[in-house]
Amino acid sequence: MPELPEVETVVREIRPHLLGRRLGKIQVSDRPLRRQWRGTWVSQLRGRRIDEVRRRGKWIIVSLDGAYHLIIHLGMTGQLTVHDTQQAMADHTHLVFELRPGGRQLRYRDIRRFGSATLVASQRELDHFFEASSLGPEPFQLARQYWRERLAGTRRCLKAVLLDQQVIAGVGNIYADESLHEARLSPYRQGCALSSAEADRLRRAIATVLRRAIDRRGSTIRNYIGGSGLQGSYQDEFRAYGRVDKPCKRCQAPIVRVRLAGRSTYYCPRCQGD
DNA sequence: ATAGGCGCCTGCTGGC
DNA sequence: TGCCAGCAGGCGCCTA
Repeated sequence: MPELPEVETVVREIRPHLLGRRLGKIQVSDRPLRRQWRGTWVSQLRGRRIDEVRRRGKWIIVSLDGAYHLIIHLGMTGQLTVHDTQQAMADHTHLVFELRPGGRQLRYRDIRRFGSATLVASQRELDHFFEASSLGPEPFQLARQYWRERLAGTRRCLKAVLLDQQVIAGVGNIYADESLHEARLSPYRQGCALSSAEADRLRRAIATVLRRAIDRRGSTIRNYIGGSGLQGSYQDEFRAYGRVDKPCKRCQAPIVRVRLAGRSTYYCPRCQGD
């Protein structure tokens, strides 16, 4: 579900409620998340102070006492929100962290349980976590030369490249399609077939689309909500994603839907070429 | 190297 | 009304 703009929104909205707070009681449901939550770590976390909340790709990192790092991924249906303690507990809530002082709770809810929560106990382990997955660079720090080289070095189609977290971190199915539409490039084009100018255009398009989406607090199709419980509104601005048979907002030709890189892919066959 | 398929889960929609 | 197929913001693993 959540891609970079949604995760960024969650981080921005929960951060002010978390910084400086200490973790009190922690509740863990008996349904495991994707990366098994280890119950023994719960006791290690209690009483620790949150000193940083940040995002890396689609991952949320909550740092405590300058040593412990809680690494959370929202999968498809994950929701990380701050609630007053007395607020009713929604179904599918799997982690609850009491925040002290203040009488609030950080809650992790995930209907499909594709998300994960992992605890590491040092900066070294945190670095290792991301190195092990070879997570690619942040879209807003994408070096022009690196991007040109990664595209030139692959015969895969652009859709697959954009979804590859090792090439660029944070882009998912929605923003891949929206970026390609913005760049006027077909999702079928091979990376190595792009000119330098086209590679640069795509690089700028990705940043443009992600920035617009963050400004709208992300996109809500069905489950996504930000850290304060509000939905995003960028779905109202989609130019390609989900718009089968609707006129392209640039050239009026009907948007088509195809299956590419294993995912539903929406694009305009006229102005994005083929 | 790369494409495609499945599995992990739950819930919703549309067709019959 | 019920049932069943197909779909969903992700990702890891397997095969050819």
